[in-house]
Amino acid sequence: MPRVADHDARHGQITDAVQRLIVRHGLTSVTVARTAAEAGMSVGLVQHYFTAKDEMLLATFTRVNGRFTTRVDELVNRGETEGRTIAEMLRQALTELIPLDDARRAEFLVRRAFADQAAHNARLATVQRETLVGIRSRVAQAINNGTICGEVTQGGDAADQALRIVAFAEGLALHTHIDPDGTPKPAILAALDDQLGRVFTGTCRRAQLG
Amino acid sequence: MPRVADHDARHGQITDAVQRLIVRHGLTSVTVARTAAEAGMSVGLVQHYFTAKDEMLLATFTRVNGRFTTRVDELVNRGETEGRTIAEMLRQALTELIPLDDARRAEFLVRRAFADQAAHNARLATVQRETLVGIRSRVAQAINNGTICGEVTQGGDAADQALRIVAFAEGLALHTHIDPDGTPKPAILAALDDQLGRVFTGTCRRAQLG
DNA sequence: GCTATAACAGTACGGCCATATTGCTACCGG
DNA sequence: CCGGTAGCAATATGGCCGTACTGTTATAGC
Repeated sequence: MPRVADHDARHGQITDAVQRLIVRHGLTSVTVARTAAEAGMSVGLVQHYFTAKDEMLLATFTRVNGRFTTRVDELVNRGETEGRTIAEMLRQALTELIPLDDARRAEFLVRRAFADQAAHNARLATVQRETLVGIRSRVAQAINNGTICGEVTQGGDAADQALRIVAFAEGLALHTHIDPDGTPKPAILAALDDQLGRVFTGTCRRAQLG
Repeated sequence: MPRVADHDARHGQITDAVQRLIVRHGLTSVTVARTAAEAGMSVGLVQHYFTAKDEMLLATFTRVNGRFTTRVDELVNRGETEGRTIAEMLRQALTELIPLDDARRAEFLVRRAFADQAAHNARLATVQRETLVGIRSRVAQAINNGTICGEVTQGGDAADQALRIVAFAEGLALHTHIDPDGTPKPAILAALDDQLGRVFTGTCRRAQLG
C-alpha cells in the first residue's frame, strides 16, 4: 500500500476553504482553482478528494450544518449537567442562529449562500430541510420536556410552538443580518426571550429531564 | 430622431424574463443569452437596455421589491376604503411575504436568490435593506395608528413590535418554503394571526385613520 | 529494496459567458 | 423625401471555469 493521508482532515481543509471564500466574496466566487489556492493545495488534489465541484459544495453545506447542530447539542448537554432551565438552554441554542458575532455571521452567510441553490438542487434541499426540521424537533422535544417538568404550563401542540419559536429566531437572524443598525443586539435578545417566555411560563419542579 | 421604443416596457420584459429564469433554475442559471432568449429578443438588444449584466440584475431585484411594496400599499388603501381593521390589513399584507401560492413563491424565490449576492454587493444590499425597513416602518405606522384608534391597547415601542411581527412572518415564510409539508397553510396563518393578536388586542373606536 | 499504488502537482482542453464590435433597419424631424 | 440616429441583430473575442489527463513522489507491504 502506498502512502496514506487523513481523508477527513483533507475534506475539512477543503470545505473550510470553501466556507471562507463564501464568507469573503459569496458562493458565486467559489471556483475549484480558488478553493485550492485558499486551502493551500493544488487543483489536482482538490479533484482527488472531490470528484466534482458539486460534491465539494454539498460537503461544505453538510459540514457547516452538521457543525451547527453538533454545537447546539453540546450546548444542551452542558446545560443539562449544569442544571440550567430549558428556557435558558433554548435561548442559548437559538442565539446560535443569529449573526451577532463573526463566527455566527460566517455560518449564517454560508447557510444563506446555499439557499438559492437548494431551491433547485434536490440534495442540497434535503440537507437544508433536515437541518431545519432537526432544529425544530429539538425545540419541540424541549417543550415536551418542559411540559413534563413544569416549565411549560399551557397545553398546545409542541411542534406548532416549536415552529413559531424557530421561525421567529430565524426571522430575527434575517433582520439582524440585513439591517444590523436597526436591530441592536439587546433588542434582538429581548425579543427572543419574550417569545420563549410565552411558552415557558412556569418553573421546573424536578432537577433533570431526558 | 429615429424610431422610439417604450423603454420601460422593454426593461420590464427583460427583468420579467430574469425573474422567470430565477424561479425555474436559480440565479446562477441566469445568463445574458438565456435572458434574451426567454424575453424573445436578441442579446444585442438586452445590452442596448442594460449596459452590464449587473445592472440587469439590480433592476430585476429593484422591480420585484417595488412591485411587492406597491401591492402591499394598494392592499392597505383598498382595506382602508373598505373599512377593514388594521389587524386584518396587516394580516393580508404579511401573508404576501409567505410562499403559499405560486405567485408568492415566485417572488419569494427571487428575493432569496439575491440574498447571497446582496451580502457582497452594496447596491443590492441597499435595495434589500430599504425594502425590509420599508415593510417594518409600514407595520410600525400601522401599530401607531392602531394605538390612536384603539386596536392596540398596550403601550410599547412600535418599531420593536413591528420588528417582531415582520421577523416572525419572514421566518414563517422560510419554513413554508423549505418544508412545505411540515407547515400546513392553516397552521401558518393561525400562527400569524396569533402573533398579530398579541399586539392588536382592542377594537377600533373610530372609522378611519391616516 | 523493490513495487504497486495512493497522494499530489501541473497543464491542457473544450465550453460557456459577458461584452465589444459591426452592420442593418426603421422612422421621426425637417 | 431624405438624412441621421435609435432600435435591433448577429457575430467576434478574450477570459475564466470545470474537468480530463499526464506525470512525479513517497511509502506500506512484501
